[in-house]
Amino acid sequence: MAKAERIRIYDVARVAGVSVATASKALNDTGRMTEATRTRVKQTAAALGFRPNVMARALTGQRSFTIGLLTNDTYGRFTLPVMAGINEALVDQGVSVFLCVIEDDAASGMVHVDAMLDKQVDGIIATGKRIDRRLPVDLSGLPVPVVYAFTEGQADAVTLVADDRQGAREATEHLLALGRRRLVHVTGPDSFASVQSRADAFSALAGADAPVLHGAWSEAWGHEAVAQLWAQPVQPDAIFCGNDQIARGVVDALRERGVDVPAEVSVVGFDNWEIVSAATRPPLSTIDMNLKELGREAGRLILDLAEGKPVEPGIRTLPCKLVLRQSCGGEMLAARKDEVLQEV
Amino acid sequence: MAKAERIRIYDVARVAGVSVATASKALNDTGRMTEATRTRVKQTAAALGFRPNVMARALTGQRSFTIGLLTNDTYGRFTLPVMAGINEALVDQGVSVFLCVIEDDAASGMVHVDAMLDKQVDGIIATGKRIDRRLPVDLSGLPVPVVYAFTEGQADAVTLVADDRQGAREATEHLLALGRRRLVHVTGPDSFASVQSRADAFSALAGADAPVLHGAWSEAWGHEAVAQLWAQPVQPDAIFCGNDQIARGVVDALRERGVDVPAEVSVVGFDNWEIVSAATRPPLSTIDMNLKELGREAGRLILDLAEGKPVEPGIRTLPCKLVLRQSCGGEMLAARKDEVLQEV
DNA sequence: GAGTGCTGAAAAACCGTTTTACCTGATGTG
DNA sequence: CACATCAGGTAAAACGGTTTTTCAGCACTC
Repeated sequence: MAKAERIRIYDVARVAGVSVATASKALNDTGRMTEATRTRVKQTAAALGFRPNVMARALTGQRSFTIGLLTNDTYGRFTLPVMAGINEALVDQGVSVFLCVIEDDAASGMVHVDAMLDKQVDGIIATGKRIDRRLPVDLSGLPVPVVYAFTEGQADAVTLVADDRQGAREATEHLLALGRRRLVHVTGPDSFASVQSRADAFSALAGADAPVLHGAWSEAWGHEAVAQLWAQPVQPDAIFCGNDQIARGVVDALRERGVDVPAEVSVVGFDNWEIVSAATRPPLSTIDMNLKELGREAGRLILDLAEGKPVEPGIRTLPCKLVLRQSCGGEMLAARKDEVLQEV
Repeated sequence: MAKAERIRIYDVARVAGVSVATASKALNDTGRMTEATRTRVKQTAAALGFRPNVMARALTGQRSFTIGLLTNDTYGRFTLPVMAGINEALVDQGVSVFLCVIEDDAASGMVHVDAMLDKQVDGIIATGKRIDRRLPVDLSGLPVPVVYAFTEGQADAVTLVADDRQGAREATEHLLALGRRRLVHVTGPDSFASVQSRADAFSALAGADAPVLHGAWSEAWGHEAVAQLWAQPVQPDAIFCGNDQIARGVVDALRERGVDVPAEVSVVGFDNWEIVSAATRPPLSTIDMNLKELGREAGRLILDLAEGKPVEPGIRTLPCKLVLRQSCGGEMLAARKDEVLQEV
């Protein structure tokens, strides 16, 4: 299985009967030569199973065909799907990804960034646990391009995030389309910009008087929120939650109170973390942030930047999509959503 | 912040007043020279902030200071802690890690392995979702060393796994020490070797007639198992579960039946997946597999192999540890565990 | 005093590509 | 026909290190 000797471009050139320079140009589609020569070289290269030595190629000042992915998301909840997307976008281009999981202190961050720069990465993609929790390391003024995915960077940086507004709108519209009218939004700390965006979008549709409750990103807060809501004289008939963990807490709390989900109350989560959303009883309808697609896009962007193509800075959003399971009821209505919305 | 020009070894040599050859040898602690010269060169290098170009260094046929981590664990449940450990062990050595998340088909696996070999990795660490689910790609006969972490490789390979027997023993002993006598083990499919190891260890302590129930690795199976057990005339007073998801299902099912955990029944999980174990009510006592330490060890091993140091092949196990929360009750007893065991 | 052995350091070769500058015919051109 | 132009291709110089070889100087021997 293991090749005894690696074939160099020198071998290809010799077999094809040309010089190394010609071989190099033929394989990289540069320079001038007969089309016949070019294809002949390419064919011999393929026949010999030639794979260029990436180190040597990188040495000539070109690119290293390597990018770095920096994250502080230790459990990989967000990073791994993003990573999968990046890889998907880059593997055909022969680009590999260094993953660095950093702790929440600037020193360790710098060590890893330096290590990446030593390795001559063509670019760095920064991602994190959740938007707004900035990475504890300054990536401005680096000699390589940077793309922020799911984490905010400097104002003039290239940033990719899920469209929180649109996601919240999808959820709220769906609940309204189901005929629900007493909506509540139970979400995370309002220090997060994404929380504010979602709350805005929710209020715009559900009405300014529809309650928005802030707490921790945990199941416990879901329980707590239900306790608060059911202490009121009038209870909601639909709850849109800031993430799936809160949603699971809410659903569990409702079941314990004997409130039927989805018959009496519809619940929609956010994140589509399958390990949570699929295990909830009933399984959660939730907003999927398309992290893999976000990763793909980040990969494409960093590649463009590395190649020197112009990319205009700024925040670009990717649409979320509503994944229907059973916690909001009326899956059948999904198709009718648009027309129903007309009435609303 | 960004250095305008990168300093090369040439600059160090010029400033230190020696030749590049001498500079190289001084920095790598090779060759012969006055100790004075050596330290002088090292000091100038440090003063100038010299970082050797890894590509150039790798080109001379040495090492690339890069290793590959191959996994098919899309959600990163196991991979990311392992990864963090690997990184921790290697970052001081200037070694970086390529992460490749592969799909469950051999073709995509080969593409990524080839990509790693192209990048001249010094070694590959293979890890997966759960032991026994082999990676869908053949890593034997590769031109670089391979270490399997948490996944089985060939018989003559270097493999690192958590000590399932010892972990199961810890759990079972603790339940016995609490005074429980009607133990049950609810676990995953018996096609997994780790499931068998744990079941063996459990049976050896709890008695051959203590039931072992196999099912899926899901919360749903936990519910189902409780339903089966509580249909019997005599119910268990302690349940040891194969993973935290099953354990959570069990705890939820017991609460719904009005069975008090931990007063009436003690429950212990496996994995210490905090997102599950900490959110369960009451929080799960569970077996932690020390994945980070496992990663550190894997990093050390692959480094030794890459440097040509002899490493004897075979499976080496790392101990698990019991993490006490509230689902088994009697945390106070933990200290007395050993003496109580004397009686058993 | 020529040969020998040893030391510290410089010079040169090499790693496998890409890139630049140059060369050689063939072709158009006034 | 002398000359510029150009297509097709080659030799050589990078790239930034490491490794091998060479070399000058010095002390020691016989």
